[in-house]
Amino acid sequence: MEDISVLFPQFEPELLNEIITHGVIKTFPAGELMMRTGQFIKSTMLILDGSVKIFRENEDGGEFLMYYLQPGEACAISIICAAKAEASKVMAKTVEETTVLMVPLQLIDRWMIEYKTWYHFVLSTYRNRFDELLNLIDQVAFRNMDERLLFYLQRHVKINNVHTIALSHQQIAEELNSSREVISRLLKKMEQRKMVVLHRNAIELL
Amino acid sequence: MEDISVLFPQFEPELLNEIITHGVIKTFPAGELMMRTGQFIKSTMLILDGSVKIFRENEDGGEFLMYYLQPGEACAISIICAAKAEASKVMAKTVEETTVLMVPLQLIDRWMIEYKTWYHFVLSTYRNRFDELLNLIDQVAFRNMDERLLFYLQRHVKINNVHTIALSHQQIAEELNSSREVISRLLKKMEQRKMVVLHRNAIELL
DNA sequence: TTTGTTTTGTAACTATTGTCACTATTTAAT
DNA sequence: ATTAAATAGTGACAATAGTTACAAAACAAA
Repeated sequence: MEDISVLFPQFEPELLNEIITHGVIKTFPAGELMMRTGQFIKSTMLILDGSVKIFRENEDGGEFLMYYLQPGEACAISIICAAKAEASKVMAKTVEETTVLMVPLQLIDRWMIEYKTWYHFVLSTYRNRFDELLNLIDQVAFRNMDERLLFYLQRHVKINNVHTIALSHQQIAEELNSSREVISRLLKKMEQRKMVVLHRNAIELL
Repeated sequence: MEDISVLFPQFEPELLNEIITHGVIKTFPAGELMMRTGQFIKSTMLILDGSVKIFRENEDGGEFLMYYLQPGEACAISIICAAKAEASKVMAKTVEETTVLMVPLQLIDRWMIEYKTWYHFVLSTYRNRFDELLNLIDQVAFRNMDERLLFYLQRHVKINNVHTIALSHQQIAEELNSSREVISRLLKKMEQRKMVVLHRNAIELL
């Protein structure tokens, strides 16, 4: 439990106590669907360990990436939907084994009033996700696939703190809402320009 | 002033009093830039009359449409940025002559705690704008230009409550981040399919 | 009316992305 | 070891969108 105060150092002790008392810790295996489109949300989640992918599904089941949630972050969508008891418009899936703290929705509201640090945390969660969506809109509206791919790879190495991306071309294509052949083609071009080295299920970013 | 209670019927009388006491009413002429990228925001705006276009500017000055703000709505971006004293990432411009109520940022925070109706109003503002961004992402990520154009025209007639769209092809192209020729081409096809009737500076949606 | 400006139409071409078809590799399973 | 499945490479072609270039029409102002 002491890791909660490390992950959320900004929370005052009383709030941490409430979180420990009322929050339910749950661990999901890798690749588990945590939230699906149309599902009603009864609680929000604070990520304690692992990471969660937030995406929209297209007609063919492709998982168009929106953003990742990391430890110390909360799901803005679930806060928004929970507050209104509304259906989710996106899907959430664990990338690796992920531990979350589930907070029932009625507490979200009460804490907003009682704890200034919670209030600021929720607002900054909104702001950060809003920013991510703005960046995503920039990408899909203004950038070509080669730029989007490079951006995607760079973000992946940054977030996962690796220099080799362990994904197939197919997976990348789905997250960018493109097709496998296109991604293979662009990656080959990047390899010729010495930007990456390609292996099976692995891309080294130089 | 009595129109404020009509536009915001959900606010309790004490809040309406505060708004009338501390809010500053300001009227902008049509086409005025109210907020630019990188600008720091010191207050938020409630729209009383008219309408405001929220957009991102591309390299060539094209105004890529994000959404419109209508009377009774507030600018989520300005609330978010104001709360953090951060720079705006989008631009706002009046579509027609527009009257807004400016609320200094320190009141936004205080009212969140003191007035439940304000708290719910701000949260629902976040939620609605989040939804708009999700829809926009769907459009640019999954839809071709012909579908986006149709959607754009339909939204325009709905929001403005007209059946004729008084815009040039050039303006539409900029808002969809496309080019004039492409829009002309697609509109001609729509005309051949009896979906629209084209005039100079006017498109009738059937 | 004449002139100039704005708006629209359109053909031809290019660039980008998506699709199809097939092959080659690599890895996993029996 | 042989077979099957997953992954990757690639050429040919189609579809969509962006660009260039120019003409025609509509409108405004002198």
